[in-house]
Amino acid sequence: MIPRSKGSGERVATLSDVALEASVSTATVSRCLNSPHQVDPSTRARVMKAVKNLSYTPNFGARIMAARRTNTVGAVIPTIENSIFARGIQAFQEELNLHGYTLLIASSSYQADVEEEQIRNLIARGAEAMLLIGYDRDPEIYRFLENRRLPVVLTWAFDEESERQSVGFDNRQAMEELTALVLSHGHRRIGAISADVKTNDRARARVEGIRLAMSKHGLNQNKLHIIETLYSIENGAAAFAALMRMKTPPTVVMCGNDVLAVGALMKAREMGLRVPEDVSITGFDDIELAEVVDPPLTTVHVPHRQMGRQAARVLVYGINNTSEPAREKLRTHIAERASLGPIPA
Amino acid sequence: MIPRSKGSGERVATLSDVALEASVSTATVSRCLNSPHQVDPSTRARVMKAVKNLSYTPNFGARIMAARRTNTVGAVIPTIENSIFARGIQAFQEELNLHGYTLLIASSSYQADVEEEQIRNLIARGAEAMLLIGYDRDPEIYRFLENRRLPVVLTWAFDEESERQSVGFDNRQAMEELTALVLSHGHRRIGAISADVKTNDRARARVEGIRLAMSKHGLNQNKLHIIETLYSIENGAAAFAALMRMKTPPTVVMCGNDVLAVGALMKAREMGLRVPEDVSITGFDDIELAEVVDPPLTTVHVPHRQMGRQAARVLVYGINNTSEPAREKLRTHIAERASLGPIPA
DNA sequence: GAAATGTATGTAACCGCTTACATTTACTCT
DNA sequence: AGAGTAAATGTAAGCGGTTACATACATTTC
Repeated sequence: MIPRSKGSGERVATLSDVALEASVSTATVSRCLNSPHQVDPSTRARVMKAVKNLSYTPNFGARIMAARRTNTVGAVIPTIENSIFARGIQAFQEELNLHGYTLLIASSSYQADVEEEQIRNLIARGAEAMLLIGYDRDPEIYRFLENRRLPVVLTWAFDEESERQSVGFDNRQAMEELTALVLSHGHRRIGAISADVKTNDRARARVEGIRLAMSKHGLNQNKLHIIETLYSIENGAAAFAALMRMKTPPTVVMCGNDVLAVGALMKAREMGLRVPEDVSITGFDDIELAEVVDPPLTTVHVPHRQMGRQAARVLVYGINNTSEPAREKLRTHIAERASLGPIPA
Repeated sequence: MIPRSKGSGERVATLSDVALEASVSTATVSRCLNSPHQVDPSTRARVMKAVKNLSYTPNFGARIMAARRTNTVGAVIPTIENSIFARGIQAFQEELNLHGYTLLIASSSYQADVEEEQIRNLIARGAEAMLLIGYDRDPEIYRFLENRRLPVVLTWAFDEESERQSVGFDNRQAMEELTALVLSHGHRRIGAISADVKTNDRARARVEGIRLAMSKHGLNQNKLHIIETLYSIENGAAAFAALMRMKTPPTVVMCGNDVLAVGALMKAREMGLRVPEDVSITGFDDIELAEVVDPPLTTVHVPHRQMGRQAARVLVYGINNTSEPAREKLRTHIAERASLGPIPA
């Protein structure tokens, strides 16, 4: 025998319990809940009272099965702990709500296998479309998604070469621009702190951007020292310390994102180094933190809200088959603030 | 006719498609997925191949209905945009995963009606237990939750008076302690920036804490000026500016949380006020931000990770009926840093 | 060698809901 | 008054899984 409930042998009210209590059929109850105008006001009142009395809530599982649509969209993001994705996802959510969709979020902790599991999980829960971060993932997953004919939008990156639906920005180009600015300040010895470039396409593109700008300036790549680490303030601090301990330390430390940059900034303060007089520091993302720290960070501003909103639209249209696949490249710009200065005398 | 799929009239693979492809019954496929040891290795291999070929993923809706359990826990938090809840929820999630549960998160934007909707939403999606923030909510919701016999844990607050399951801390007492410290620095004119006290029990308790400390010191409450606003850096900045524009501005501004405090700090910088020489500022929560800003914030340290972990355990035990209702009061302590100093000469 | 036991698989009922279609009821129109 | 139409409600067939129970077959036991 299957136990009917968690606790003390009592069941949770179902549609037919409500129907019984209100002396109507289950169809009428269902209509009350889903298309109230179809049912007589007095009947409706009776039904609603029964719903309330019994603390009835529809079982989504049953609903998914019967109605074949869920008005749900999924998103798998690498982390919720730091706020890199918060603003964009918030905008994504707001736009979805506007169109009557609910967002389900899962996080992958930057692990490919967890991401795959979460994608399946969200689909199993009825997600009709999916937002993912970046391009790098097992082709098997893309095949799976295509087989299920699920609209997908890739965000926080944009790859001209790829055909996939995407609303993002060119990480390489953005970082190249920032690097050009850094070079124009006279810097030649560059330190970089990046996430793992093997598994993270955004991080990889950003590092490529640095290299590209350097080679365009005819600079030797051996002037570039990169430390790879996970995104966190502590790790940023540790990596910064390691860079500054070198025999000839860099005059600027370019960080893969603002979180790392803030860590670097704190460590600089701790080491008694003035920023930017003794060493310059740059970030990427322009999250809230960037403006708040002292000195405020020179960083790449990413139009997070716009990206989130636009991604939502792409998916909603995709679900309803009302548009061609969308590929949209958003523009970033450099937020020039005090943490980047000329090289020390 | 119900459309069978989103796109081009093709369906998504189901259990029986897999069964067909592997020439077994649906029961065997189900067993392969849920209790693999029960099925012959060679059969299993055949089935798994079919699963992969067809990009099959179980339909959670159907699973929920048939199996009556979901291994899912829900959480409704006021916001995901700033990081007040991030660390605690992360720990909550990690602990749940350890026990084989999946977390579903929804956010209410600090709106009571949205919270209610999200609670129903999560339950409809199969949540077997629920984490909520604070105590204040429509008794109707509590009745609903009790009717469904759903284990609930209230967090980020602790009320001795209440019988409800809870893992939290005493907001009032914490703020009282902080205020005592503030007073010991000689401050008498206190400004406060708080969230709406009518709708937010944590905010209310914190303000009560300030008043309590003041009255214990025999201070008149008219020395206290409070501005209520939504939690955000911008709002913190604006409220701070308003306080400092008064004829006799406060010598210390106590903020309802660190986000507001950071806003205050920035505005102070902008206004050319030195912290703490010209004015002191305090926060609450001790999120990452608090240590990062300059000067670092004196604030109330909340054991977020511990709270999250413990809340998860309470729910897991509750689901399995293996424990008595749990009420756990966690201790906070004051993180004394540079933003609080003696009153200006 | 027959009975007892165990293992692998199949059959089919059921979970709670939505909705096409059927039925009933109440009006409107000629 | 009878036919025609519209509105409100009911009936019942699935949706895609899980699992109790039945069955088939292989192995062990005496």
